[in-house]
Amino acid sequence: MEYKFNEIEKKWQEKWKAGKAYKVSNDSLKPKFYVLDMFPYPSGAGLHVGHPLGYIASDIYSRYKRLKGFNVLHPMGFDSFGLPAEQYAIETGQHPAETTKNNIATFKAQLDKIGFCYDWDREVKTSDPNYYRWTQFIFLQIFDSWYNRGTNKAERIATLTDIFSLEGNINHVCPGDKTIVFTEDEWNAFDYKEEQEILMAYRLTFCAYGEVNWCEALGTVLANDEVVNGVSERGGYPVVKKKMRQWYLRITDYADRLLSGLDTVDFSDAMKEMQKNWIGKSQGAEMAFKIEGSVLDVSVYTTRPDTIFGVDFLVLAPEHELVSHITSAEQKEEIEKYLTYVKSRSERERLSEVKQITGCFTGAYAVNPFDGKLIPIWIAEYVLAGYGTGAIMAVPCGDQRDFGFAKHFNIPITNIIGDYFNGEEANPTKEATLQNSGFLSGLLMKDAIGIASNKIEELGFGKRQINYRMRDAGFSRQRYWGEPFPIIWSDGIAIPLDAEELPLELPHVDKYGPGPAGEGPLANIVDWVNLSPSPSPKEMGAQPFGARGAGYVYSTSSEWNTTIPFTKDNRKNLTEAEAIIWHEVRNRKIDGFKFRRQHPIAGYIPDFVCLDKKLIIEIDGGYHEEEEQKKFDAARQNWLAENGFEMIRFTNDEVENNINEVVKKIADKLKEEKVTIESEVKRINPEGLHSPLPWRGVGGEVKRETSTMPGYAGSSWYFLRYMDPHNTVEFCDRKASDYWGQVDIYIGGTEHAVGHLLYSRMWTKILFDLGYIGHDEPFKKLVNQGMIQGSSRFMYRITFDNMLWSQNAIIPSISISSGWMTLTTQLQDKISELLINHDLDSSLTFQINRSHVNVNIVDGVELDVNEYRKGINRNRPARDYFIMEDGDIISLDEEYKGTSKFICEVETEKMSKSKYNTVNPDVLVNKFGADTFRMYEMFLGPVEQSKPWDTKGIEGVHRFLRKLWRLFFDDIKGKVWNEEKATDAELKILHRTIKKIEEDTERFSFNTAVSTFMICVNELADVKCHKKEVLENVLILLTPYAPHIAEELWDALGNEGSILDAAYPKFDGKYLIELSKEYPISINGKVRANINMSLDLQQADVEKLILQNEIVQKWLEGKDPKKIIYVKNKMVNVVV
RNA sequence: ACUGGAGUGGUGGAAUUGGUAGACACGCAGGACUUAAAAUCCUGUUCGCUGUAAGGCGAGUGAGGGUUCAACUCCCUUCUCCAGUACCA
Repeated sequence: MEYKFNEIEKKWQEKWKAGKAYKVSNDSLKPKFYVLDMFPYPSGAGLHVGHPLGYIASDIYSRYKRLKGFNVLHPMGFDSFGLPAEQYAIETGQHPAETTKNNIATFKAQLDKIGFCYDWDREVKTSDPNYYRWTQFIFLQIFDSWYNRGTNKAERIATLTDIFSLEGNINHVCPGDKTIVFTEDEWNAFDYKEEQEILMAYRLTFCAYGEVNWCEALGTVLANDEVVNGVSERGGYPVVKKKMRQWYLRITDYADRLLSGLDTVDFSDAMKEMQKNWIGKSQGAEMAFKIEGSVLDVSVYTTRPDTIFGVDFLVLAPEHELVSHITSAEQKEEIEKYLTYVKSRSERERLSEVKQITGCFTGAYAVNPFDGKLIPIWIAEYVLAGYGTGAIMAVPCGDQRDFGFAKHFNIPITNIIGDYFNGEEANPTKEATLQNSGFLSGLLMKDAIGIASNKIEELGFGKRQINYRMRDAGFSRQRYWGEPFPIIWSDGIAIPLDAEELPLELPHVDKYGPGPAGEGPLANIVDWVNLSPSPSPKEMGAQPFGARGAGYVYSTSSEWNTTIPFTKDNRKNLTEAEAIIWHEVRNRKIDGFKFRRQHPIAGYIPDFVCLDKKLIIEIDGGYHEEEEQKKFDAARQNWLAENGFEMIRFTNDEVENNINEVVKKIADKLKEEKVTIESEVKRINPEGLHSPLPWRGVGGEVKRETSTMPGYAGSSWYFLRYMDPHNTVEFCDRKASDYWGQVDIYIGGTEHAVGHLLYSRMWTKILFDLGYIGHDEPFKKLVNQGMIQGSSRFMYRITFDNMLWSQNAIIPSISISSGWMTLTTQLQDKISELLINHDLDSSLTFQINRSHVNVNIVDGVELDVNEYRKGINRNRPARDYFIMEDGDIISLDEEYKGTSKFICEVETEKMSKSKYNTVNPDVLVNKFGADTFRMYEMFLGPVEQSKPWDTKGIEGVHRFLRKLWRLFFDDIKGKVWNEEKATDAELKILHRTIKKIEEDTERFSFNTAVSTFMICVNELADVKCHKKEVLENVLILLTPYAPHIAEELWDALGNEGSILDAAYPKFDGKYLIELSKEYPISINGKVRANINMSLDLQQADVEKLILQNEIVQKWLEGKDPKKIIYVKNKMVNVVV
């Protein structure tokens, strides 16, 4: 019986599928385990061998955990929004949804062939409206949140407005604009628009102006990847920086928690380090320098206030807003020129090309607040607007970049550190004693930092400041293929859609090109963007209600219209009765219960409400007497009752004349235990509200937001959706997220080390703060897989003819890269014949170029010439020849049957279609089987390590599986396995394997696990062990790695049930006990002999034994050893 | 430039905690079986010097230095390559 892997794998894949072997339940008595892969972007190129590396590792671990008795969640999905699909659409007109669908189908088919244990019922696709509906929903929740520094968590905007109406923003500095300061009275006097603008500066997702790469010629914003050397990748048009309105995620508010959270997770130190540096927390001081002859001052941030007396100049970022105000008339032209230059430079260029020092003097001077010294103000590209205050104080003796700048522009350098500064380069030490430093002179720098900071604060020049290198995350893209924002704009105010209106689906467009003024493609769909101008509430036929006629409410939210922001007006204009009640219930006066005034609840706006108790207080005015109004009130009351709210009413008369009775009634009501469906409502929203985002608007022109969300939006929470993928009322049921909790193992590439990981950690923290989930770190443990690089193959060709050269048939005359070569002498005669039509100079030097060859037609380094011939276009005029390694010349016109070789050059590069170095896993699976492929990918090396792909070694793994097969079945004899009793020697092999495989699997050392399997099978074959007792345990160990062959042989051994659920073998140490060991004996650290000694020997016995040994005697040369070091179970070292 | 990672035979890699450097494979060389091929099996394979041989001696983990009885492993200096650097995902 032969090992027919194709049949076996097909058979079991079908059986497992039919039997739903990988179905995962949210309801199990087993302990849970969540293994997650970073889901792929389904590119058009399909899967290459680099993709499955991490997937195989996670699949092995999942299957292993399942055998160990866990309920394992191991899902897969697709990050299917993104730029490539859109670019493809621009080129071909094919709808991204269409190409994405096809690509996903290809990916899934490829993944299935490798035999992964995904529960496909849980598949998620970020571009699926049923998925992005919830991405939009979460966006809305973040939009409705602000970061409370007091409680250190995200809270609803409603809590912020409550605070503002009570105390203004005195205790809550505006994160978006520190200059915004107002009292409660001022707040209450703001109109709706002013109020919304302030709230925007507090929201966790907010709109602001930011710089983008703008390409005028293409009329569009470009990704950094699409910009190469300051011009667009497509077309080569100039690209400049341009300010545009953008959405941002206020991730800086979470900087501290993102830092401290790292202590609670199991990421590699490298990963934590990278995140820490990305966040870049630094402590320093911000201080103001007055500008000479001006009322303006410039604020700088420094981590080294101790060097204040060494400041020789200030440098502003070229984008700094002061630049235009302070530039002197003489310098204006110069500065303008410099600004134009900087505009064309990318941030990376600005930072990395430090050797090239650029800058420009503004003509203005600042005053050092301590000694009154005049300091020239420069601008330079190495200072970035986004960090700190966008201005630095330059201390050339302590900072190398400042030093270079000073030298380059001949700015005199003040030395404040004496001998520590040699005049040749800056010295950033903190150990020097300060000189020339006023009140700081004589102090050690590290001590002076605090003292200087104190002084700065004391004298009012500035204050201590913590800064982060991390910036708020840009959250909008001027693109089509992403989640549309559930936002409409009305008179400059962003109004969120209602949760029930989600998903806001992507409309179809005819063209994927940019919209007007650099907006995204969605801006081209006029009908979609423009919503009907908002009529007045009365025109809309809204039903008025409330004590005064001023209020209108618009029924629900399925149409694109808005209502007047009347809650605000009502809050400002209290009736007398309302004022009396508010006086009694505000500030938690009644038994500590919090009441809100005019707090909208899903379109209804009660006079007062206590959300904790769901108690509404209404004051009836004369308006309610009307018939129409009565009907409306009834409807309102029904809705509220259904949602667990209770309402008590008082008349104006009661309130004004008998307030004590009224208060008592309210207090009594609050004491009652209510039977409500509260728990369920709470789950949707911890505040007990159905929707905290009521419909509001201010009339005027109403338009949709036309940008879309970035790629990371959908991927910031997908791990939660897998837990409850079909839920239509919530993004994830709280029971499900409580059950699965954190991802136990997250596997993916380091390329996501900062971006994706920080964003998803932030989203998790927000959702935790808002009460949607019970954990605030998404990933318990992170494993980073290395990147599989492509191993490219090259050949050389003469530019004027299709003459292809084997690697060593050429000798580079100058150098290959410069594109010239010279013929070897033995080739000259032959070649000159072929080149007879070309004018050659006597040196026989040719221009050549190097081109990629498809790795799939190269065996190692040897090109399959006949395969290559098939791909050549036969109709072109050039003649085709191969110059082989040994100098033979072969025409490509006919099939080659000779033995000369054509050798390609090898170089490791990124794996990519354009480099012809991709290898399709399908080909390998077809040729060797999925089990071989899986084990080979693991055998290549440690998962964490990057390594070039080389297909050659796969046969060794395949041989191993066949060898394993032969332990059970012989090609000729058939069945060879038996049920005999295993010997101790055989059990020793088995248990040693169990121990090693378990350890290796636990620590993700899959490459050594594969070699352990090889050793095991080699040894079993050596002792001719064909015993079921031993073999079936080996099969279970092998199941995670090679599930198909394991299941087939398990079945052949006559076992009941699937091996997927077999019990993992228990390791028993008693088979491995050894009594003695071959000790290596080294003399002065070099191994010279081996002596077999009992393991329980003591130092003295060992010394005696050793000294008797003749080799040791020989090396001692009669002398006594200085020292004998005996490490039990390891080695012995004799020091002579 | 900054941040992080890596560098060990002809190749991928092993050496888990400072304790026999090169496990396990690929490749290569030689051999067995075969009419032949495939498949399979056996032997050898870090490099240099030396020896008919068994063996012996020396060097050796990017380079240079250090700590230690002992260093691929720890420390310092340095070189090269890979990844990320905020609109690729």
